[in-house]
Amino acid sequence: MLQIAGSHNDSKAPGSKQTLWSDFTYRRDNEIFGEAEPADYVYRITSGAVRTFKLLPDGRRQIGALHLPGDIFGIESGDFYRFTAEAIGETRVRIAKQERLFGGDLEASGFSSKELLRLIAGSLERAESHVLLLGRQSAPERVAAFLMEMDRRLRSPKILVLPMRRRDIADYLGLSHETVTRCFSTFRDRGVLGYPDISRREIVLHDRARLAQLAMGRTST
Amino acid sequence: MLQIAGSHNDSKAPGSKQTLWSDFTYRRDNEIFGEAEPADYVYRITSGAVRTFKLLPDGRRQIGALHLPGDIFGIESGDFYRFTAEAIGETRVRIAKQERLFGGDLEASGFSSKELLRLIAGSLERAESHVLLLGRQSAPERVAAFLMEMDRRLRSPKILVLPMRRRDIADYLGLSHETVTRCFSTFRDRGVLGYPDISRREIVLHDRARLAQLAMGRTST
DNA sequence: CGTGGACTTGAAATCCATCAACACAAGTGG
DNA sequence: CCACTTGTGTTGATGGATTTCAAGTCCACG
Repeated sequence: MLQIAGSHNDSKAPGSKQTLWSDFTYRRDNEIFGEAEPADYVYRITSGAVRTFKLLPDGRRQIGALHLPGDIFGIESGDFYRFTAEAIGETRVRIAKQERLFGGDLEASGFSSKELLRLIAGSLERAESHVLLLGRQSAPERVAAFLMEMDRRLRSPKILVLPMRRRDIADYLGLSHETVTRCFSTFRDRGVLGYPDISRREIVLHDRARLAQLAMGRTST
Repeated sequence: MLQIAGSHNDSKAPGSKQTLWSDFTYRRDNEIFGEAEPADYVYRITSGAVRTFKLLPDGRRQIGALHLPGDIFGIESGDFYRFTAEAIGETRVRIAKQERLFGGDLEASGFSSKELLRLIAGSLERAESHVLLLGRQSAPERVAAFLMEMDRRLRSPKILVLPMRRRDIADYLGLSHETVTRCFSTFRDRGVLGYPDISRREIVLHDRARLAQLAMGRTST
């Protein structure tokens, strides 16, 4: 299952100390890096989407984050990746070498100390929200919160095009894919969302205020 | 509900630039700091235990972390606390002023940049494990994992004295307190643990290997 | 003693996962 | 182009895990 993927466009201004970068393309469901591998690169998504996840011995999967174009992933303060990363669909990324960020020369990687701290602190905040979601919210609340998040991150487009499958959403929300489907159907039946096309990945949010209510309270009808 | 608590022992070597610190004592269930308050101090527990948590509007509570003697809590890279902190039982803490760590003079607080990064990265790692626990593990697995964690953090004593109530454990694990109780009872019936005393807070782990199995697999009998 | 809080246990109800079947689209190879 | 397969999504039926509701016990503490 070796990874031989896409173009490789090194760019380095001659004679100047500039960040090296390369572009890569990964095909659907291909691994970008594996848990416990040396964390040599940071990634920025040009197009497509990426899931980072952990597996339990028996195959249960928990997705820690879903990354969209513009997002950075693979940042580590330690020496190894703590998640596996896979391309969800055809995905282009730009990679830059990260020197050992933690304990090494912080400036060498092109990240300032404050920048690195900001990125890690952002991950922490998202993980803490995720804990609240998984620990104390019902299935419909989780799905509503997920849709709000995607809507926000994709800049509230008229048509929300989800790049991931139901299974990915389920493993991000700690649910079964059938439950995710059922919540979508319920929201559709209540007029909160609609499918403008045959594709079930394309969604129109008819009532964002109602969706926000659904994300917060058990008492919504 | 104002907080007027305990002794206040400022210490400053005269003429030298030394970290200011004070000791405080909080009584059972008293708030140490509230969510969204300015993050002016960091805390280190001398004795007792502390829970940090978030509340949903309808009162559901998710405990993000349980802090034991020696632990530091209240570290923030931003300007405000993101959790509420309460003393679980009678608790002594030592506090130090944290200058605005993020964007300010990193060194002013007595924390080096690397030290701060290490602390935040540690929080991130714990939050990510917590996500896996809440998203993909069953109730018995969560309780077993909790007991393993407490056993490790309290240095595997003969008698494990839990400082928190069942409800705190439940809100940390995303379960009801009755479910936590039932898991404890099941483990006791199977000989994995025992109560050496009348107090249900004091636990003896008879079979740590078995407990580790229970924490990892659905297939344990 | 009496009261209240923490813990336990049982019974019932609820939510969600699992199992199963089907629809539909997108390949794939003849 | 068609037959076949595969993957994805949907929906229904069922069962199980966990919550909720309801007692009841045992301390701790006034």
